[in-house]
Amino acid sequence: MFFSVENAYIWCYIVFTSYENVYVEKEGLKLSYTIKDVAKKANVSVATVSRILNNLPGYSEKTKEKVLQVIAEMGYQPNAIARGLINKKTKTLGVLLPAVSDTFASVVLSGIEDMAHELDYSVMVCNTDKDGKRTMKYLQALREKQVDGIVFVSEFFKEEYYNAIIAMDLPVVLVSTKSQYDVPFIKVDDKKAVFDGVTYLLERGHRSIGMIAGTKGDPIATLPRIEGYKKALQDNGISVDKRKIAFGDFGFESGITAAKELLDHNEGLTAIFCSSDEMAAGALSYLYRISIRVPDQISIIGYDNTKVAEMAIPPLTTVGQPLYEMGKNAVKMLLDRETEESQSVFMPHHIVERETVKVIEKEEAE
Amino acid sequence: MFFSVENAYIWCYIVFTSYENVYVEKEGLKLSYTIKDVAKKANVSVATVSRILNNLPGYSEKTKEKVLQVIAEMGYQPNAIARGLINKKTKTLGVLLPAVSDTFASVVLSGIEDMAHELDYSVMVCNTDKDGKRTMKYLQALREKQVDGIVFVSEFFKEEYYNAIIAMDLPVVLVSTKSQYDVPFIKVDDKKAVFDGVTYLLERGHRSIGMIAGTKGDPIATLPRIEGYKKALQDNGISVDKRKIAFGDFGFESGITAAKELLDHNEGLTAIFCSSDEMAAGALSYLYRISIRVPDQISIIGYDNTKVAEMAIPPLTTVGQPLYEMGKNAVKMLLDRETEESQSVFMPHHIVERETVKVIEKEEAE
DNA sequence: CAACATTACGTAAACGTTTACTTAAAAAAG
DNA sequence: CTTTTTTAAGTAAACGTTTACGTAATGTTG
Repeated sequence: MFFSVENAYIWCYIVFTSYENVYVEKEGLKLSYTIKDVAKKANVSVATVSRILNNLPGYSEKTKEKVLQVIAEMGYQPNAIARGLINKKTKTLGVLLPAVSDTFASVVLSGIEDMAHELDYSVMVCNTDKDGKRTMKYLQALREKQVDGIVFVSEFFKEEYYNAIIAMDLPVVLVSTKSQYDVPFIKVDDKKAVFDGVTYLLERGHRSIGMIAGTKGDPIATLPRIEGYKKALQDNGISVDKRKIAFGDFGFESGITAAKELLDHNEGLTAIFCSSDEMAAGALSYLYRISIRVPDQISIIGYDNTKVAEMAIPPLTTVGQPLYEMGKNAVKMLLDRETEESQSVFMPHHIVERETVKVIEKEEAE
Repeated sequence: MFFSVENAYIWCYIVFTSYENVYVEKEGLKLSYTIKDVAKKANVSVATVSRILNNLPGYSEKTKEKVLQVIAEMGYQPNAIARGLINKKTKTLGVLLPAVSDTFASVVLSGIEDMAHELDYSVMVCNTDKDGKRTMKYLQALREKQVDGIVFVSEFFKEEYYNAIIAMDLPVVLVSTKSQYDVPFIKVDDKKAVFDGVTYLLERGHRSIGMIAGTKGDPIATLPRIEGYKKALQDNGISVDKRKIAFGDFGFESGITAAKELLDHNEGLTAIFCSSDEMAAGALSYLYRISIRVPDQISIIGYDNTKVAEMAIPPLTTVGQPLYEMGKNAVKMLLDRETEESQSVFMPHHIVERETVKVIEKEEAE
């Protein structure tokens, strides 16, 4: 078989258009384009495209426009993985927190998330509630995934964790917890906060005040708070009675149990300070069940100022922590290069007055 | 200056040991090793190390042991970013949900998170609450970060989102929402669920039942539920009265407002069906404020069975959704290659009886 | 207009893996 | 003891970017 020159030309042409068609078809199907595709289609080098994308100098306005147009046409999106590989920044943060589903942690998380996205970071959540083993596993996953920083919420910061994080050479900030190591934290001054809370009660005439504390022995969220409680009493010349302190685990159920314990072992309690809103809700629930009216017969004050305080019946007076802001600030701190060395911060607490504290008249108190 | 051969030898030796020292020092300092470092130290090629790491065949037991030992010594951890670049899997999922800080979403998230980590995936959370713009921004970020799948929780799934996700060719599953498009979802049968809920009320003698529905016009979480409410009434020969339906936004505050509205516009209501536990809590709160006793004077039933139902006073009877399981199953579905085409699932709901529904005696009802 | 500075690019190496292909050695088969 | 098969490795390309370096072309200066 023979082709004339014209035929050959035509044949070539056909192949060419056919190739074009394949290309066009592929465009329709192709899952995601690379910078190379863009470069080719715009007749420039990948370097130029990259420069335009990162607006570095080195191209004319004309080429910029053209490239941008091609990008828009193709719907090209850069691959953050490739980017991360080369410049060793993934623009993502790891968050370790106990029980995402509890109100406290989820408000903090929400603050973290908001600030992170504001600064163009993503956040990976790791729910550590179960056990320490899991935390270590998470830490490892976060390391492998090359997160740029870690915020560690509200759990006890074990030596093991510290070592792991040091080993991965990552910035970390603690929220609502702290540690013996030199790791920046952001939290409320617990001792002062409960001091203020029980002082608030004392100022309103209460003299027999119980406390539902957190997990027994917890050096972060229990011991300092008990100190605050004791100090407030002592400053007012009231002796501390061990039986007036019950322990819970910050959860609702434990609030019920602890309230019962307190009431069973003490006569004439007029107020209870609870180390979390959830436990306060538990106390409220127990008191409702045994028909003790709040605040008429007993006053209750909570801690945290989460939504459960708002929703409680009656609405719960509580010592508020700025949880959302703590989350926000935590990522700000984390990302602030300046802050690389420490600079922990105590956030202000404040009492939010609702309807569970009654002021006791002098006579009534006698 | 001249060196004898011996001198030269000695000099070389010194350099050599010195180099060794530098190397050792660097080991102490070095932030993270690569597979190359491991290979070099173990006297094998990177390929071998890689094979061992991924336990592919192609090495002797001896070398395996040696390499593993070197890895342990150096504390080497693979870089998931590099890994992700080449095999196009990041082992991370994106989760889009409204308001992480609300109980509903956070329980779902908790389920997602648990299952994801069980299957060695990480999850990136994106809090979409504010507006649609934000959702699109997240979608883009997730794409750039090359997540392997997306779970979309509880929000209306706009066409825009659908297109974006199709364009990125990612598996997606909807939780507690669905869409006109062919996207697999996992949710409760809302119509049936509230049908059962108000039927439960009817069976207990209630005849004048109000409803606090969700956001007006919401085709997912409001309209079908209203239908369920209507059907239950109609099946019992009770006519539907528009004034007995109030709308909220699923939040606590709106429950207060809606309850007030209902009570103001209706006489003799004996029960209210609420489209979320939070709104039920709002209703409870309002009723408490105006001294209407629950369930003696009015019965309340909620929806979701979140922790707020447990903590309510009195403990809230509610139509429970298996939120945690829904989260878990969502990621299972997402990761199941089989499921690639659809296969949506309706999860079972069930009524959890607590203390806010009273059974009305015949006489009393008249 | 020569000398130089600047601009607008392109080339290619690097980031840390995986994996197809190759090769030498060992084991099995004849 | 060959020949063939299997095993245990190594080499190098690829993934999609960024960026140091090089080089023409253009602009500026004297």
